[in-house]
Amino acid sequence: MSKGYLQNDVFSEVVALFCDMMRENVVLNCYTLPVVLKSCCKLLALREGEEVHCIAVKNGFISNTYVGTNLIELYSAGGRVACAYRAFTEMVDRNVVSWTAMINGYVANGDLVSARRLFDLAPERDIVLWNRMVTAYIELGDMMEAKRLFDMMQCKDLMSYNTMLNGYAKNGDVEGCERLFESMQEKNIFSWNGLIGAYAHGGRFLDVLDAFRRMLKETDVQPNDATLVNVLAACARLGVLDFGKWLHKYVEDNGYKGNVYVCNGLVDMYAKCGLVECAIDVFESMDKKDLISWNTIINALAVHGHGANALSIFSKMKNAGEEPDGITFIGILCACSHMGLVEEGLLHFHSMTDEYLIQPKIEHYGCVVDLLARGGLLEQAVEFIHSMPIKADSVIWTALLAASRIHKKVEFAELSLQKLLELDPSNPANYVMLSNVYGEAGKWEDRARLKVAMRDTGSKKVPGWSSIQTQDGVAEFYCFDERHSKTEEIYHALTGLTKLLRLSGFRTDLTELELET
DNA sequence: CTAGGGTTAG
Repeated sequence: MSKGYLQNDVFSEVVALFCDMMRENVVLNCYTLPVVLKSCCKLLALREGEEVHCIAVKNGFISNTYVGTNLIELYSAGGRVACAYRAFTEMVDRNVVSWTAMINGYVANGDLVSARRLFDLAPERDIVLWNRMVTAYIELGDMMEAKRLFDMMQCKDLMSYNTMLNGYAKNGDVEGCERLFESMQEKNIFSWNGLIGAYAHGGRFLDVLDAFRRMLKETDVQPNDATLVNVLAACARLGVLDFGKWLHKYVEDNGYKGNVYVCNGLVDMYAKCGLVECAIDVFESMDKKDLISWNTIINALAVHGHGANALSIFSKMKNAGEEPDGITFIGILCACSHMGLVEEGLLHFHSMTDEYLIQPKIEHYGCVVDLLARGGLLEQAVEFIHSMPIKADSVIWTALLAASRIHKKVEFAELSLQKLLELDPSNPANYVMLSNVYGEAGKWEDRARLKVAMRDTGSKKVPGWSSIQTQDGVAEFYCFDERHSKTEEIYHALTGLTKLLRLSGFRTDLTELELET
């Protein structure tokens, strides 16, 4: 019965069952307590764990190796390393698993020195212990020491290699990862995921897709959910809709329809590629949804101008019993600010802090500034910035600047720019924005002078870019981009569309579309 | 029938 609960992650039931056993005076054997201790450990139920510890002493199970090892894990998980160590020293029979548990305890509590001391003292070091120690250095970012230990290992297995691959990936060494990957004789799905993860981590999304294609074409290794999630995210970032659609079919043909990770990836891929309707379809087809699913669809709707829909999904989320987190409110505030619902946005911001007790982060304050400023309440936005408990960063001033431009309030634009230049005087992006503001305000001479100054100092803004699938492949583009061979036609089409919008009553600004010569 | 190691989403 306990094992059934344990396997299904319902640890509280194991504890409840054990209470029943005690009440009914069932005689314990050596298999009983390890399961209960493990459940207490998973629940971080330290007090209950201590009671089980007492029961172990009273009933003569304290010398049992499994009991001792579980006690080490329990106390380590609860941050009580000293208690864990005491349990370790009091053990009669310590085997390599007990040593690993104690070393893990030190690692988990940030004491790598003690962990390493025990590692060097351990009477037996098997492959699991070696790998664990290597992982500890990787998690600390010490790839030199990780590599040193890895090279010392006599008994490396595939998992050791994969651990190192992921270490390189996590620490941003794509080349190191590639080199090790190519040197490996045997590769499984974790190896491929390590390589793909390194590319994803490094923003090399085309390489993600290439590696995935290579895996399918040249090996018998089958992708799993982790692979698909990374590949879908790469499609989302690149805007590669056709491959994304192919993946959707692959997912359906290979039994990943019920996989929350994969479906969340699909929803985001469709949203980022512009097909909100498909994103909604996938979302609604999911019978299991988690926090990420709700957040993904809310954000998708918000950024696609379906703010009202985003808000109604938010109520559905709460009705479904899902607790919103900080990311949820980013989507909600974004939806409100894009619909001009200043009052409602502020209400949500206050419910986030007062009702859900979520500590606002700088991005939430940024959303509120955006909400107020976009709504034309520039003065209030500045007041809000001054009332914030955190110092405003460049994102916040940029939001105020953008709104100042929309509402043609040059004095607020100048304030924002002044702050931006103070925060980051060497960032050429700030001068580009200053130049744009002057341009719009008709101060063409100032603008021209600034452009010359920027050219002379050689500062060049690194543009944020987007990309989209075209018939010829993936086209990458940024704001004011003039690199495409059909630039003239593209801007002509955009100008035409903008004029059409204007005819139907939209207030638009054509100056952004004027080609600079 | 019980303890230890690798990847994934907003």
